[in-house]
Amino acid sequence: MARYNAKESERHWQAEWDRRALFAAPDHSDKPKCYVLEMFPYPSGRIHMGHVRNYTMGDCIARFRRAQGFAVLHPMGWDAFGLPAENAARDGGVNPRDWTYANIDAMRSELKALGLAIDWSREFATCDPAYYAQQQKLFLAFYKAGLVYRSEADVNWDPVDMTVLANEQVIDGRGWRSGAVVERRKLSQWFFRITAYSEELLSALDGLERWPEKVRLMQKNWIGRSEGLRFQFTLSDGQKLDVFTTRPDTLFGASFVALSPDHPLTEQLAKTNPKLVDFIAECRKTGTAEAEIEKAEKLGFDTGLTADHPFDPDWKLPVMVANFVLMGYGTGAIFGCPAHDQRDLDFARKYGLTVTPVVVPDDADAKTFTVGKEAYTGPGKLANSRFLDGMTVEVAKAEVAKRLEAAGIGQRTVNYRLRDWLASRQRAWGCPIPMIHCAKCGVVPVPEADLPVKLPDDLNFQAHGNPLDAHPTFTRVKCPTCGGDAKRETDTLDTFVDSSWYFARFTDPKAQEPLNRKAVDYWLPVDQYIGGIEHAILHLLYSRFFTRAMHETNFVGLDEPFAGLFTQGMVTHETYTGPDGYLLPEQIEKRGDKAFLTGTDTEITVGPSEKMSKSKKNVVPPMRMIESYGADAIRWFMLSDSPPERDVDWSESGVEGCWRFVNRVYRLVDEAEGLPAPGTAITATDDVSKSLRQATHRAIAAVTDHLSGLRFNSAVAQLYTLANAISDGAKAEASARREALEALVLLCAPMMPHLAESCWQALGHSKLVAQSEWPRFDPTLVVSDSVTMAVQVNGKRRGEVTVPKTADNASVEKEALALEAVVRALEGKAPKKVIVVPQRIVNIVA
RNA sequence: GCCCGAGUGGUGGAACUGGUAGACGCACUGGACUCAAAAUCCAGCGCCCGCAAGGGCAUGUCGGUUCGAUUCCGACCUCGGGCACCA
Repeated sequence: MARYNAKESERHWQAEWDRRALFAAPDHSDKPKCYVLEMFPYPSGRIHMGHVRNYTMGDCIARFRRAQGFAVLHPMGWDAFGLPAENAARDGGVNPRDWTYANIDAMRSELKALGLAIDWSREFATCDPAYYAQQQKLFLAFYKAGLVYRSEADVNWDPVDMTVLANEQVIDGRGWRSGAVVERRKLSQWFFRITAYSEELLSALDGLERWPEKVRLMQKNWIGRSEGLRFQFTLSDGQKLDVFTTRPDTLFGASFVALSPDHPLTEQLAKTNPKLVDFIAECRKTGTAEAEIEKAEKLGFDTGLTADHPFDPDWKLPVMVANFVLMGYGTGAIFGCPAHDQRDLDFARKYGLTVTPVVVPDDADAKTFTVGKEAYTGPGKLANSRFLDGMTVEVAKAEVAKRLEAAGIGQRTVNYRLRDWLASRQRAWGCPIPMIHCAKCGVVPVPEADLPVKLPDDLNFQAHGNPLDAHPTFTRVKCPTCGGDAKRETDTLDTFVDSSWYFARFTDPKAQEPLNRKAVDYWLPVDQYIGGIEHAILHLLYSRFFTRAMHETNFVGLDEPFAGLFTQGMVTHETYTGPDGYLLPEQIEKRGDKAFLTGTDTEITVGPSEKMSKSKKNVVPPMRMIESYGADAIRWFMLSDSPPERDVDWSESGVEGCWRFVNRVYRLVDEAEGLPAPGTAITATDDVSKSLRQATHRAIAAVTDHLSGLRFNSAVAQLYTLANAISDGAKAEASARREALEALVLLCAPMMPHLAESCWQALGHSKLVAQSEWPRFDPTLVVSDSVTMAVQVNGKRRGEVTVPKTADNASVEKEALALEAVVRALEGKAPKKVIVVPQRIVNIVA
């Protein structure tokens, strides 16, 4: 019995594909194009199962579309800037560039072992000067177009390390290395004007039909369009204060006015109030993360000022400074209506402010309705609100807006939650921002002739702060305008910038300009983009913005970069805990239901499956699995069972099952006897042959449909069914068996390409599967002429009838009523009603 | 705190636009082959009652709409993702 030699076969076919350059994408082609892209990886040094899942899915689609006759672009690159390299440089004394490229080399060879149909000639890393040079040109083009500006923004500041921290480097309010309490500090930084596109980014979501609904919804909420009212309070010191509200209807429920700690008025008041200075400092101890600010205890400070109610100058509201009012949203000042906003309520309860319900649900009594610990945010009628009483929320909103507009102190406005993109980072391992600061001329762009601004190789990562600042020569530069001494910008760009246009660069990665318009016009948009759901908002929104900005600056001719998006689930594994904490799966062995430390009697606790992570040690190195079972079995596992958008649980027994199937397919082909030559006409006269042909064509139809819809797991199930049919059809005519085997091999090929090549060769073909067309099905063989319908009595299944597809309802009803089980269930009574849904079901109502 | 998902046998899951719940795989059990094992092949496999025929219960929980609900609606529970400097 022949056993499939995965290792040898995989090496052989990978070399064959390479030799023929089969996966090199053409620059232009008469064929329809299909751009398949998986989110490019961060070069951490080793691939993990999440990568395997992601790239297997993309590869499956790329191979499938190729077979269907598309010109396919399926490239790979590296998201190579970022914190880990900088950390490695600081901890291990290595050069971040050397560290990164060594990781890339290691990961590339691991990816290649998966047998991916990738055009490696287009590979690049975002840390290649050739890439970031073009990015600097884009940045300057955006700057000229007014899409880049400089402004102040808060950062997490570590006062001991004298450095800016990422949110993930702030743990419980302290710096991860120094342990110092982190402060919020203002720095002058670079922004992209993404808010210029708020409305467009929102409305265009409707057109993204091949995006998951949930991602569109997440982006919609992120952009956060709200219609509201901006109006003025007059303060007791005579100043005017602008506030924004989405609930003008609740104006008579107001019990305070609150300012952000960062509001200009707060700063002005602090000049004469040392206690307010302390309060602002207290607020600044919370990090910059929104979750942190929202979860922090509500804090307030009474300024002593009051504000006149806009409809009643005698009604004075206290003016507070509150830590939950964000300067970046609306006007940085609000009026608080505790009864109908949870944050305002928490705040009011803490500071003993009045809580007056002004919206009463329709099923409650206005006289007795009160608000306790939970604000009422639902619909209802206005109460305690003078001229608004009895109105609905919507009518009251309009009424208040109308009156305040008429009084000249209010204006209806549209507000967005979306903030401009803070894109500068105080880090050394990133794309330098091509700007120069001159004492005389201000901020001056680096002239195009002087690009790229390259990162120096000799950075000292032991110093405090940004190593670029400490570099002896990097910052020294002459002002391009006046020629005097000036200082080079040391901020680098957010790595999200690198990943906001890489998909476009792949269309011509060696172009001397950021983008080759001809190549971009041919290949974009990406037809199928695949990646993790964790990128649902930021990366995808930034890329959508960038594409619009590149359109405005004439680098591309479209607005939406990704026509189809798919977000895959995570890879999980059970966790093992021994006496000394977490253990690696390879350290344990299972005996019966229990798990033990390998080679010992120490029992191990088996925990639930969780996302594979280094900290929980529940990781399985893909390369070890590929060594044991071959890439095809691993690829097959990744696509079977779990639907791709859901998490998949890695299990050894599951992979073993896949490995058995690999061998089963090989054996079916290897042991098939008496097959006619390839291309022989198919005959099928007996029933066994006919039903095998039917199974074959149904499988072709189903697998084609499932792969088109990215339902890999369903495609896999159909292939198991076809393999079973081939086993059952061992006595079928040889030509029908050849047809079935060829279909099986071709349909398996996108998922198990190496096995498919070996089988295809064994079936006597000289062309490769990778050069073969996708099989077609005969529609007449897919349908059958009779149908089995379930028969229910009062919704409970009592039997079934098999009738010709063309049977009319009356004859189906007659046959159903004649069933013994139906007669018994009816107990002699006449049916009240009989529902016959043709070709589906019969329901008899007794 | 806010936003977004997901819950179906021992297990991963399938079920087209509301129409036979559990396809297909894994695990398990029994059998064949073998000196033995591996591999392979055959059979069984939601739960409860029953010798059986058959009946009842079942898609996180509780309600609702419907001739009929895993699918639609409402409330709740549990788990997961995102929250702007991780990528």
